Amino acid sequence: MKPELCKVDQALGILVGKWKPIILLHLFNEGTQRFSELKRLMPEITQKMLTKQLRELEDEDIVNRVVYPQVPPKVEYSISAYGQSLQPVLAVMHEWGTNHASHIAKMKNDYVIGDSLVK
Amino acid sequence: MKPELCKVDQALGILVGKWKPIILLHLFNEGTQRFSELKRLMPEITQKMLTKQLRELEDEDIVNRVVYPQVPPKVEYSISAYGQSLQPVLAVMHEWGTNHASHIAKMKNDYVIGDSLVK
DNA sequence: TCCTTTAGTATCTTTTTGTATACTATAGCA
DNA sequence: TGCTATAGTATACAAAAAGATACTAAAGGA
Repeated sequence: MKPELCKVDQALGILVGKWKPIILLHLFNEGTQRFSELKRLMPEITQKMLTKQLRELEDEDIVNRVVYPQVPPKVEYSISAYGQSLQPVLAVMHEWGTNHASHIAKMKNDYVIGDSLVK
Repeated sequence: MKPELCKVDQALGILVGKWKPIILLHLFNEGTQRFSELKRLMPEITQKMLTKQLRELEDEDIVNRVVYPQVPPKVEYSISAYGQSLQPVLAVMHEWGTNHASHIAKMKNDYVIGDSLVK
């Protein structure tokens, strides 16, 4: 396959950002959530960021956004039918990531024990 | 699985950056390459970026770096044995990315045809 | 009447990424 | 002697991503 045809970054574009994987994970785990519920699940995120990430995911047809015309407003987010296709991708990445974390830990450990003390 | 245990970003950390996927792809495709060969394969990248990305991949044990003690210098890069484990991850992402590109194209197209002219 | 709630916007500042450009050492060659 | 080639480093700068903070509308309740 030719490097110029690489579409890895298409997937990457959906997933990168400090918050997108965790937003997706919450929606996959807990199903439909309203804005304030997501915010409560992620106390560290600012509203601006949450709004922005959700809009981007909506633009890519990964999440659905449903607005109820009432006051105070109510807006619900969920993984779209198409968005479900991301699940195996996230699963593979999560699995590799989990393994990688222990690989790196092991490497560093071996190094320290083997050389006893190198910086 | 609990969101706080999500390790997707571990994988993401290896892959993000404007250049990493393409560097990896070149190394997967063409095997061992020296610095200047990689540079020639990616004329747009600056030396600083190429050096930086390669160092980061080396730190994560994804690529091997072999220095030949000669002048002018010769340094060869290749995917490490452990780095091979990334291949299925990249494959899944590439596959999803390819499909996603056409999904989005189709969506936009439908929209324009369906509504004839919006915005 | 004022306070609370919700799902945002609007600005501004900081941090992180990436780019541009110039510079280095040294062997071998003309 | 001066030029080329290689794999970088150093410095300055620009652009993108993220964070902090303040603000909004309008219904319902005290």
